[in-house]
Amino acid sequence: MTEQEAEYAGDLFGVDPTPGIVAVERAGDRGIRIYHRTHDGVREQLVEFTPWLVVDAETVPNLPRQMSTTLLDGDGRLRVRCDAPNWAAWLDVYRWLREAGRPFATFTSAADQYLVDSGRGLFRGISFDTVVRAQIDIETLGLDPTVEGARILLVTAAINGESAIVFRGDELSEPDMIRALTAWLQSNDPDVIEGHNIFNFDLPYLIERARRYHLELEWGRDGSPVRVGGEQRFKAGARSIPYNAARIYGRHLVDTYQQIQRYDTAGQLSSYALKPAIRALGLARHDRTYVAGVDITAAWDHDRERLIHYAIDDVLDVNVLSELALPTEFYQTRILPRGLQSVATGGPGEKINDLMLRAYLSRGYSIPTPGPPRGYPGGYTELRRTGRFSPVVKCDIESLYPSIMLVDDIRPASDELGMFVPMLGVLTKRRLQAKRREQQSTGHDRAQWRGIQTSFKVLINSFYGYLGYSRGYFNDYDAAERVTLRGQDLIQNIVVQLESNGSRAIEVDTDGVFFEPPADVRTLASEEALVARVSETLPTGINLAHDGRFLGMLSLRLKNYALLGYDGTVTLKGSGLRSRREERFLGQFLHDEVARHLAPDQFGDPRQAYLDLAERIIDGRLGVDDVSRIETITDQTFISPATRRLAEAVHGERIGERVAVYERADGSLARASAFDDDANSSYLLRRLRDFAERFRPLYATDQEFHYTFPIVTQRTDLATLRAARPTSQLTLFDLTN
DNA sequence: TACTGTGGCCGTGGGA
DNA sequence: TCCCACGGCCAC
Repeated sequence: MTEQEAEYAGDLFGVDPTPGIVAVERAGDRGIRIYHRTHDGVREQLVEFTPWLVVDAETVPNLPRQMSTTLLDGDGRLRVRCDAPNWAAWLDVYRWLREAGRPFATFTSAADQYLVDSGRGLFRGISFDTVVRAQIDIETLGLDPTVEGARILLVTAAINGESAIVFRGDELSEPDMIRALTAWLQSNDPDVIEGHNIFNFDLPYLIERARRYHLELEWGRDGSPVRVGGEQRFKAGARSIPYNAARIYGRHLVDTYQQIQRYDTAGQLSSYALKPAIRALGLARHDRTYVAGVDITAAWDHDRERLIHYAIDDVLDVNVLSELALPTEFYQTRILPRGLQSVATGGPGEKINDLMLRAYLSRGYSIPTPGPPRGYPGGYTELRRTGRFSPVVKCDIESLYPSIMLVDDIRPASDELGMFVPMLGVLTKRRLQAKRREQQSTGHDRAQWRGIQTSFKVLINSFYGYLGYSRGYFNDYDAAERVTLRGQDLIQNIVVQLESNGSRAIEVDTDGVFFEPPADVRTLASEEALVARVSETLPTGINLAHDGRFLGMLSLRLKNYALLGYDGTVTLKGSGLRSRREERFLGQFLHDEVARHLAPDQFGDPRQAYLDLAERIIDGRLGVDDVSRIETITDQTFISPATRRLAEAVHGERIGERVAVYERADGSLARASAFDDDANSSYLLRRLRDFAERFRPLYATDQEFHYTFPIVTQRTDLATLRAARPTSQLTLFDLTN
C-alpha cells in the first residue's frame, strides 16, 4: 500500500483500529460505555463523550440552547460544529432543528456519534465466528399473546448453532421460563441475539407474556430491559419493509427473516418463512423434524418430544441463515461508524453518507447540503433482434460504473477534499485482495474472506447510486449523469465493434451484450479471444469480459429472454417470464414452452401442450397451488384503486407479507387457504393465452402463432380444435367468435 | 435526519 | 374499445 493509499484507508475505515469492540452504548448524559471482547469474556470501558451537531452559520444565533461552537474549514454550508454540554441539550437542539426545518448533520445515536468522532469501529480484528450469537425461538399456543389460553409452550436457544437448550412449559411455569431464558442469556452474554421474525413475533409475544407477571425481559448488558421502538423499516433491495423495532443495551438484535430477504437479491426464494427458505437454499438437514404451525397444539398434547426436536431444529436453522446472510453485514460494520443492527437494517445511501461525514469531520472540514433532486438518464438498452439464436455469447464491462468513476475521476463537485474517488479506489483494491484470499483459502478462512469481499462489494456498488441519492450530503446529479452517459458511449461502441467483427448483437443492457459470434468462433477460447480483442480497444481501467456462453437464446422483449446452457439448464429472465406474482401453472407453462422452443426435438409440440393445459383448466383439474398467485402487501395495497380486489381479500394483513390468492368464478379475489374449487376458468384461460403472447416474436406469421396458441374459452370444442390442420386459415380456429 | 439509481414489461382499473 | 396512469416486479 502506498503512503497515499494508507492515508485514504484511514479516512475510509476510521483512524483508530482498536480491536475487539463488540458494542458501544450511551452511558448517562455525557458518557459512552464500550464493550470489548477479550479471551476471557467481555470487558467494559467508560469514556467521556460530547454529543454534537453540525449546522450552518445562520442557524447558530437562533439555537435554543447554549452550545460551544467551532468553525470548520472549507466551503460546505454546514460549517459550524456545535458541542452540547450533555445529551439532554443535544436532544433539545436536535428537535428544534427538525421543527424549524434547518439543515444539519448529526447522528441520532450517541454510539454512532462516538464512532465518527473516535474513528473506531465494531468487530475490528475479530472474525464472524468469534462473536457470540444467541439464537432463540419460542413455540406458543396461538399467535396472539393477549387472548385467553395464550401461552409459551417451549423456549429453545443456542449459541452459534451449538449447545441448544430447551425450557419446557411442562417443567417450568410461564414466568419461570421467561426468567430462565433471561438467566441463560445473561450467563452466555451474547453480542448478538437472533431469531426468525423475532421483531414481529418472538419479542412482542415474550414482552406481552412477561408483562402479565410484572416481568421485563432484562437482557441488556447493564441488566436493562428490551426497549421497544416504534415502527421502523428495513431495506431489502428496492423494498422498504416496516417492522417493530427493538433494542437491547450492549447487544445487537438480528432478525433472520429480514436478513434472508436482503440476501435474496436475485429473488430466487418464493417464501422467506424459515423452513421453506432453508429448503430452497438446499440447507435442510436430512433428519430435520417438521411440525406445521396449525399442528403445534396437537403435537404439544400428543407428541411432545417431537415438538421439542422441531423447536431445536428451528433455532439451529436460524443459525444456518445467520451464517449465510449476516457476515456481509458484520464485515461492513467493521468499516462503518454504526452498530451491526443498524448496518443490517439500513440502506446503502446512508452508509456512504456515514463514510463521507466521518472523513470530513475527522479533518475538521465543513459538510455540504444535498442538491435538489432531478431526473437523469440511466443505462443504454436496445433490443436489436428477437427470435431464437444459437450459439450465444454474453460479454460485459466489469464493474462498469465504479470503473468509470475511477478512470474518469468522477466525484461530487462538493467533495472539496477529494475523498470520494480515493475511498472507492481503496475499497476496490481491498476487494480484489480479499477475493484472492478467498480463492486461496478453505474452511473458516474462506468464509471470512468471502464475507469481507462481499461487504466491500456492497459498498463499492453504492457509490454510484449515492451521486443520485436525494438525501446524500455530497450528491451530484451532474456527476451521476456523466457516469451513465460515459457508460452508454462505451457499450454502444462495443456493439459497433462486435458487429464489425461479424457478430450479431441480440440485446444490449447497460453494461452487457448478448451476441451470436461469427461462424468461425465456436469454442470458449475463440470466444474469449474475440472479447479480448474488443476489450483492448477500451480505455485503461475499463475491461470487457466473457461472461457466459449458451447453446441457445430466445430473445422476446427487452430485458425478457431465455437461455439454454450447454449443460441443458434453462434460465428465464425478465418480468414477463419470471415473476413472483405469476400463478404456478403459468410459470410452469412458460418454462416448458421455453424449453420446447429452445430444443424442439427434445421437448415436444408447443401446441399440444398448450391445448392439454387449456383442457385441464376447463375440466377444473388444476389445484389451488397451481391457480393461486403470490401478492405482496404494500403501503399501496389498501389505498390504490388498482389493488382494490386484493385489498378486500387480504383485509388486515401486515405490510410486507406475501399472501397466496386466487380469482374466484365471481371475479373476486380470495385467499388460497379459502379455496373451494371455485377458480375462475375464464380468467385462467385468458391468462394462459396472455402468457402465450410472450412467444409471438418467435413466429414468422400471425397465422402460425394463432395456430399454435389458439384462443380457447370454456365453450371451445377442443376435439375439433385439436384435429385442425396447420394450413388452415386463422379464423377457422377462432371457434367461439 | 432510519429512502442508492434508471429502464422496461405487464396487469389493473378508470375514463374518454 | 382504446388510452393512460399507476403499481409491482424485474434487469442492470
